[in-house]
Amino acid sequence: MDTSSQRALLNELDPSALAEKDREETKELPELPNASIGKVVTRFAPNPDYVLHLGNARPAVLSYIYGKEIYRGKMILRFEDTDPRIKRPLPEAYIQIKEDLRWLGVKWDEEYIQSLRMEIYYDLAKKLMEVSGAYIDLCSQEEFRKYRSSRKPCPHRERSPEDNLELFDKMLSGHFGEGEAVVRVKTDLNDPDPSIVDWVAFRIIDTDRYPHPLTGDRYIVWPTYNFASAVDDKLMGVTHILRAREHQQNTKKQIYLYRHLGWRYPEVIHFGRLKLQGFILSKSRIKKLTERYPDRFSGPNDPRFGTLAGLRERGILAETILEIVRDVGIKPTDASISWDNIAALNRKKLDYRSRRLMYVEDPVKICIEDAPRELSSIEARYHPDNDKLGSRILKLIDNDGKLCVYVSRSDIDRLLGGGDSAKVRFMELANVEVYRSGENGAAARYISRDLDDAKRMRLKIIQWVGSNSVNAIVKYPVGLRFRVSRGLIEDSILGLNDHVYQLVRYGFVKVLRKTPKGAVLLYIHE
RNA sequence: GCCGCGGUAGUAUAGCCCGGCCAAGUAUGCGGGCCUUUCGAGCCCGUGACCCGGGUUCAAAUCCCGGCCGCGGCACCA
Repeated sequence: MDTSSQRALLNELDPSALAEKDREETKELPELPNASIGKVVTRFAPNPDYVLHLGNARPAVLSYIYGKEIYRGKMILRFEDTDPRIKRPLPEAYIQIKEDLRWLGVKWDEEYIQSLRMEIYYDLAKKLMEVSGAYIDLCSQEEFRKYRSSRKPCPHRERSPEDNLELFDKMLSGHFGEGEAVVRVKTDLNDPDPSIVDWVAFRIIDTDRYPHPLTGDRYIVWPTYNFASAVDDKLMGVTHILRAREHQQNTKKQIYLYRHLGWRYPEVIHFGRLKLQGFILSKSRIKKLTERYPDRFSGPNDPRFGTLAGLRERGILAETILEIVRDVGIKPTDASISWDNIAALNRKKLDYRSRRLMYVEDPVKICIEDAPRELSSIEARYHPDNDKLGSRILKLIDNDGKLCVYVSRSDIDRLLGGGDSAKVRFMELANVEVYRSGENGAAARYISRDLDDAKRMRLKIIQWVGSNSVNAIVKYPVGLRFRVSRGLIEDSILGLNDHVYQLVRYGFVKVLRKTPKGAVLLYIHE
């Protein structure tokens, strides 16, 4: 039986079964497992080795939304800085990360720095050895790998707790050098994933050579990510861990640790990566570029980078980023957001609060014959719908009694095309007929003022500037370069203090710099 | 190579756990219309997708098997 005949039959038997169901309007994030209001604790645990990028916003924002907004519990910020050697923490990053989070609107209740909690980790390491959950391994890396690949225990594995504790004290007191001893957590030697087997919980780092920015050379035995993170999640009462998929194996490792200590592992959600098409998110690539070309990039906050600071410089609102993260949700698949999409969301938020200004790229002067004198100065609102944004006076150029304006060369070219004349409306000013005049030039004849006339004639409407205009440069990011557009903009931009404007028929821009003679602007998006 | 996760329109996402309300919803993009101070916004209409092949079933996007593709991990990094 096909679907339609089934429906027909069902309609006879039980018509109510076919009734329409209401669909939900807004997209909501799914519920968390084992979660109840007021009882959820989430955390965001960045490594302060660099600034945050859009991808990091996913765990940060989701942890905040779930922890605070949805379940009204607690959110913890924890700096995971236990590797002074390879992922060396950057002192500025501790501050910058908090700034980025505040900008996003992410609020946290508690804040921790792991490098300041070393004694806690040492105590737990001892406790773990006491219950035979860990041992000191004196093998070289190659030796250990051999035992692991043949699924055999390394000779140090069955040492007594007392001997392990003694060796651990030796580690702490500096008896061993880098690579000579590690603490390993016991796991199933036959775990199908060999990378999990007896993973390293502590290793020695020579902090004379690699001092930690916060604790200098005070500690030489450092917990690995899996140890410190796992222990802290328990100690800080974290109930739900929201993190990226690259941590899936880590979760398996950490569960072994929890088992040894008789702890219950928190609920975990692994989601995919969040990329932004056309933007560099990689910390290492950004680092390399800014170090190599210090005069081409303003730093990690350059608007051409996908860092949170860069997107902020580019004119992307925090609300837009929140919306994207919320929309992308907690699926385990990677998400690659297009710039069009981010721009569309951002534009909607910017639209109502942005003043409109006219900007004329590559200006051509056009004088209007027979223009009535009252056109020499007109008033125009800054926004078609939002009257709160006020209005300004636009003045025409008086050229020996003739009133003239500047319009974009490309508009004139497009308008005239192959012909000699065409009708057009200069926005807010008048309807005119433009015709070729002189070499490469154009002039216009006045037709009427009324917008309704323009509509009747189905005229195109183009922007223009008059005598009260100043120079403008618009920098337009294209990949890692800037395209530069030069032209004239209304001089009211100099007196206003807005950060963002919509240039009519051009796009949204952000003010970078103003001088008495003009402005430098950054193109945000259409 | 080994271990793990996933594949819904151009992009992102809902539905998959608990098969039938799904001839698949939403956002953005694209096409058209209305409105308008704009090639912006708003409103309306339209366009466009269940990776492939088998199986189970009256019925599969949903369950099972195989293939293909993508991603992650395989660190004394986080």
